[in-house]
Amino acid sequence: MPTLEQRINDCLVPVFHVLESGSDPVLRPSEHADFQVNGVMGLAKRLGVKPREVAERIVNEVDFAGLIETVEIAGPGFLNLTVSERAFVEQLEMIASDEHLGVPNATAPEVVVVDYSAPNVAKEMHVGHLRSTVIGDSLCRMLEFTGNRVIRRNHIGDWGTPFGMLIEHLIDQGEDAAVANLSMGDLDGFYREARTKFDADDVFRDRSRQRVVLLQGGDAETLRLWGILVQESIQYFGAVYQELGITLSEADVVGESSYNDMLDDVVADLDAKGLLVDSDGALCVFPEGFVNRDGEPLPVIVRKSDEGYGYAATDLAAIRDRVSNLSADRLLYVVGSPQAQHFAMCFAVATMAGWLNDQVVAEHVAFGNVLGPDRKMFKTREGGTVKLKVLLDEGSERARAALAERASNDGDRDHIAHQLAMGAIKYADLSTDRQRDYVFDWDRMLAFEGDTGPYLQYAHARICSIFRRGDDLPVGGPIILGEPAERALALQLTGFADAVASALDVLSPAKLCTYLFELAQSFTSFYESCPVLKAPDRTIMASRLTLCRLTASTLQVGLDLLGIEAPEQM
RNA sequence: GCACUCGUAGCUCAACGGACUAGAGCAUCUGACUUCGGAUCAGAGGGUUGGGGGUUCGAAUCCCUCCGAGUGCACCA
Repeated sequence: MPTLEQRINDCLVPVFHVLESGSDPVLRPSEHADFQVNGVMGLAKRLGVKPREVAERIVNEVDFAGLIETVEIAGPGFLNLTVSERAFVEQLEMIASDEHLGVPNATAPEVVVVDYSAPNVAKEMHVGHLRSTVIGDSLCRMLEFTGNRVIRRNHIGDWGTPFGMLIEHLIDQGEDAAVANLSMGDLDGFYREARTKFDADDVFRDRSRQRVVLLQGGDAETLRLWGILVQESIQYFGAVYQELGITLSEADVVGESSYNDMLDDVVADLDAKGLLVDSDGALCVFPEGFVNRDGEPLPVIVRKSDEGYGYAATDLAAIRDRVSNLSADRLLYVVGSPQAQHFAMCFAVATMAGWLNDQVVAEHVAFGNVLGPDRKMFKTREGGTVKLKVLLDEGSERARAALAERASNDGDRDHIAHQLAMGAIKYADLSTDRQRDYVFDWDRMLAFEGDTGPYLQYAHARICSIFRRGDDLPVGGPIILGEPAERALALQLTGFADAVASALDVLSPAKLCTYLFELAQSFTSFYESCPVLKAPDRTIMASRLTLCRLTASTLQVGLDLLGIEAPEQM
């Protein structure tokens, strides 16, 4: 189903193309009207004609098929368009009858592999994993909602030298005791103890090193012990995902170790393509355009001089696997911006190898840091990392306290507090542009005022309460947009599909956040000035109820795309 | 040193090369119906968009340069 904006654009395009083939009307939402056309000036310049003349010609020739009420030429050559009531009503009826609320499926659906979250085995999930997890999950939801096939990949850190000491520590503790420890979620404690012994105890250090050799050599007993660590950690991650409402499941966990068997093939493939260079014993690829401090070419080290493999090899194997075995059209990596160069280089190598090309693309969906109140990396008062679990629990606790202040003795308060807290945390994260750092501030995100998750949830809950309060409510009937606030709400409601599209276009849920906030604002304005249950007559009441219902659905679906729940009461 | 990201109101953030007043939210101030849930709404003040050049009919946006912050730059991930 085309959006209103698309339909209007479709009316303009033929006229623009008569004047210059391929030209774009540059139709945009406007402060001066419902939409404005910005493309006239550029076109006029290229044609060497006065903008106003071009504007007049377009106005005379365009057929808006009843979508547009008035067209005005303004300023140097803008066209200000006012949408007709009939067009709004038609569009709203289409949206209301569509379970996707008018959001069209992608014209060319893709297989998209989204790599996100990626915590480390035997390490606590901390605030540093929050953004990847929350942003990645929202992107998955939006991609699926628009008809793409999404394959989630949780690339957990389950391999490498630290596992020598972790396994030895597991042996020292005894399996049962260790499992009991780990299942309580005290992953950091376990890791710290192992580390302390490793640093202090020579014998333990030697054992750890030998254990790494056994692990890499595929020793069955060592692998069994390793598997315990991995399994316990995955269980724990799952619990955190559940609390936070993340759609990752155990089936999506494909850790670093999963690629071990493919690493030799990666080397062989790159070698066959003549890309490998021996540099001080390491097998490297030197993609163009990357230099080190001294201006010398910078390598991607595929195999280390000790014949071991590093993370670059794993990431290359993952690209190759996702392209050839998963038939991906698109690879997304929701990973912090410090990894930008690493991914740029891996993608460059993968392109040299022919794994990536015009049809199969990889993108690093980079994001900034979560900062503390001091504008530095968010840490605990003691300077340690902030455990995600602790953070989530604190949020629920704070939300519960805030709810208690507002009385209402709901038995469901704990549940609602949890929904509010998760919504607040996620919205605060998602509503800031990915690339920027953002300051984690409980008071702001849970203030329940302004541009926050709870404000959107509140708007939704208020609408639900209208339907709870009224009895014998009229259903159906024509939509009437008599009041300016009704019209403004209608305009906003018709923009949902465009908002989803633009969020996906730049892979930034923040765009959808902005849209939903504006929708909530349009709704509350409408709600103040247009009585629903006390409407002048049943016809207007029915029309307003339809607007309410559609707003509630849009908020609910929109929030769901952000991974945020929309409770009916709060 | 080189590369990437960022710099917009007191604070947190928008703005897809477009318009007469660069928008919101928080905070501040002023109002509003003894409320279809006030966790609200209406309004006010608050800005040489880090500085300086340039391209353009038009620049927060593009280019150059300088300043500031963060990050990365060979066998850790």
